[in-house]
Amino acid sequence: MELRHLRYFIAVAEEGSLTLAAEKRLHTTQPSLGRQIRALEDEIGTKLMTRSVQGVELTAAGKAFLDHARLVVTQAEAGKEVARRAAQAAKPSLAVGLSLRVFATRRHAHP
Amino acid sequence: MELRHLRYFIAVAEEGSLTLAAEKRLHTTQPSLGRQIRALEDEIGTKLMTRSVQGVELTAAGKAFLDHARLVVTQAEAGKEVARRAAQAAKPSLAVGLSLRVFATRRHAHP
DNA sequence: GTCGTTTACGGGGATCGTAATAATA
DNA sequence: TATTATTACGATCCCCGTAAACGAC
Repeated sequence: MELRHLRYFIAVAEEGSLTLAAEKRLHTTQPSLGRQIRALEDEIGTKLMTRSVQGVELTAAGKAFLDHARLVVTQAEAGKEVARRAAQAAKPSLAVGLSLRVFATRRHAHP
Repeated sequence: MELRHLRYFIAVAEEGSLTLAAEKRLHTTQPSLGRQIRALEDEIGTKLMTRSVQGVELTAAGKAFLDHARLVVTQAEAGKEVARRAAQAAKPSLAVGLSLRVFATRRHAHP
C-alpha cells in the first residue's frame, strides 16, 4: 500500500465513479485506476466499493477506510510543511536578507 | 512521496546508518536506500540528515519530519485494520459466536 | 587501509494507455 | 443503445542490485 493508492481511493470515493475520478481528478484512465483500487482491496482483504453501471458506492469497510485515508494523506502533506519550516528556522537571518536582494534586482532585470 | 519513502526514512533514522538500515531492517541495499532518501529530500526541498563516515544524523527538519512520518505509517496500518473489522462487522453473528467459543475453551485449557 | 556514502549502469518488474469485451438499464 | 467497469496486450518508466568511485578518518 502506498500513498498513491490512498489518493486514488479518495478521489474515486468523492466522485462516485472510476471514470470521472480518472479523467477529472487524476488525469489517468479507467483501467489504470481500476487496477490500483483492486490492488488496494486485495491487500486489505475486502471490497471497499461495489461496482455498478451507475458508478461505484462505498461499502461499510470503504467508508471506514476513507476517514483514515484522508487523515493519512493530510498528515503526510503536513509533515512536509513542518520539515520545510524547521529547515527555514535553522537559518533565519540569511534567508530573509537573500530574498530581499533577489526581489530588488529582478525589477530592473525584467522590463 | 510514497509510504515507502517514509518507511525507509524511519528505518534509517532509527538505525542511524544507511548501511545498517538497508541490510538489517529493509532487506535492500545501500544505493537503493540512498536514492530513496535523496528523492524524499528533493521533494521536501531540504536535507533531512547529514551524512558522515559514522553514519547519518538527523537535521532539525529531519527530526520534525520523523514524528509525522511515524504517525502517517501507523495510521495507514490502522486504516487497514479498521476496514477489515468493518467488513467483518457486516456479518456479525458468525464472528461473535466464534469468539465466545474460543474464550470458553481457553479457561479450561490453561490452568 | 577501512568504513560509509555516492555515482554509473544494465536488467526486471510494475504501471500505464489503447483497444476489445462484458454487463446492465 | 449508451454508460460503466473489466480484461488483454505492448510499451514505457521507475526501481533495484552489482560494481566502481569518492571521502573521511
